[in-house]
Amino acid sequence: MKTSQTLFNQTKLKATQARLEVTDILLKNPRPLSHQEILKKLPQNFDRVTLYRNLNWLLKNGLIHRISGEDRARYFEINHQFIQSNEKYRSSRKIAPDNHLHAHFNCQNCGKFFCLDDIHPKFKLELPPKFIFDTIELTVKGKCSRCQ
Amino acid sequence: MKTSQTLFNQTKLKATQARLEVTDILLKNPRPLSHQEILKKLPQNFDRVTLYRNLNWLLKNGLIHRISGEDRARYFEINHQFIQSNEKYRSSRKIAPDNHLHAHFNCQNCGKFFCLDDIHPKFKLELPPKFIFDTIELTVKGKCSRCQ
DNA sequence: AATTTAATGCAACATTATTGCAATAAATTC
DNA sequence: GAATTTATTGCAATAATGTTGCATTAAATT
Ligand SMILES: [Mn+2]
Ligand SMILES: [Mn+2]
Ligand SMILES: [Zn+2]
Ligand SMILES: [Zn+2]
Repeated sequence: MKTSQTLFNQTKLKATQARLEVTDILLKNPRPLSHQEILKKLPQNFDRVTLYRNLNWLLKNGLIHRISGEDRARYFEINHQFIQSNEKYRSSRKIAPDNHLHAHFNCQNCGKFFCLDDIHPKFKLELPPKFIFDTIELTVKGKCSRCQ
Repeated sequence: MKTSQTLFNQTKLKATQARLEVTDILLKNPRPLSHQEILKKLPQNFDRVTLYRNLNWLLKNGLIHRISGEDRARYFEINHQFIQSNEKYRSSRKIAPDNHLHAHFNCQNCGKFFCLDDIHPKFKLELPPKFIFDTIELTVKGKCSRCQ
């Protein structure tokens, strides 16, 4: 398991204690986590606004993804392009965007997200004129195994 | 254009003034609308909590869909199965669920949703053991034509 | 007509997230 | 290395969206 320090070293992005702590948590977790879930895993005194700001910074710099849950909370997941970053990325300041085209499952009861890594839908993407594409989000909704 | 009264008459669901007004707005609009957008289109004195409650009632009874936007608001769209309801549905109390498998575009700037009626992705849906499927949401994100 | 059930209106509350600003910490310049 | 500039943090206040409690009104049932 790579540490977040190792990964930051492969980029020109500046690491701070808070960024490393937050990124480490996302690296260790196989599913997207909410702000609340992340905060619980951080040291007791970690400020919640600092966490919001760090998540926004990580998002802006492409190290993580953000998805919106049915429960109005946002869930954060490591950008797997970042984990696999190599020479190609070390030379640039920004992390390359993860096309992120695997699906997620969102439990309508507990709100948790789960990665459905094997689901990669295929379709022709034609947008209306002058619409600009950024990303795709495919979410399957229902109840997770613990919530029936 | 069918009126909401006509559509309610085709079911056993009880119509009230508020339900008819809200449903009429959603029928007239080709894209999902937020609570705020709907409220603006209703008479000045329409209570915002009553709107929340009516949207929840319409959702529970399957007349509308709800999708979560990047902006943390929820957007509501008529269930097209309801519009096309016929004998098959008149006999049941509940509206048949819309599989709702067309995609939506969500503008990252203004938050608006647009229907991408022609996008119907195909993929094999295999969930982890004991997970219960309900619906699918496919959202393309980016900027709409007005927001560049 | 009396009773029960459902819907409404308003205030209070809940949750998630952002903003303002002073205090610290880190980086840069001299 | 001291001084200056820039970036980050911590805490309080504020914003946006949505739900709950409860008394009132309306509608349906007996
Ligand atoms: Mn994932
Ligand atoms: Mn639609
Ligand atoms: Zn669950
Ligand atoms: Zn837009």
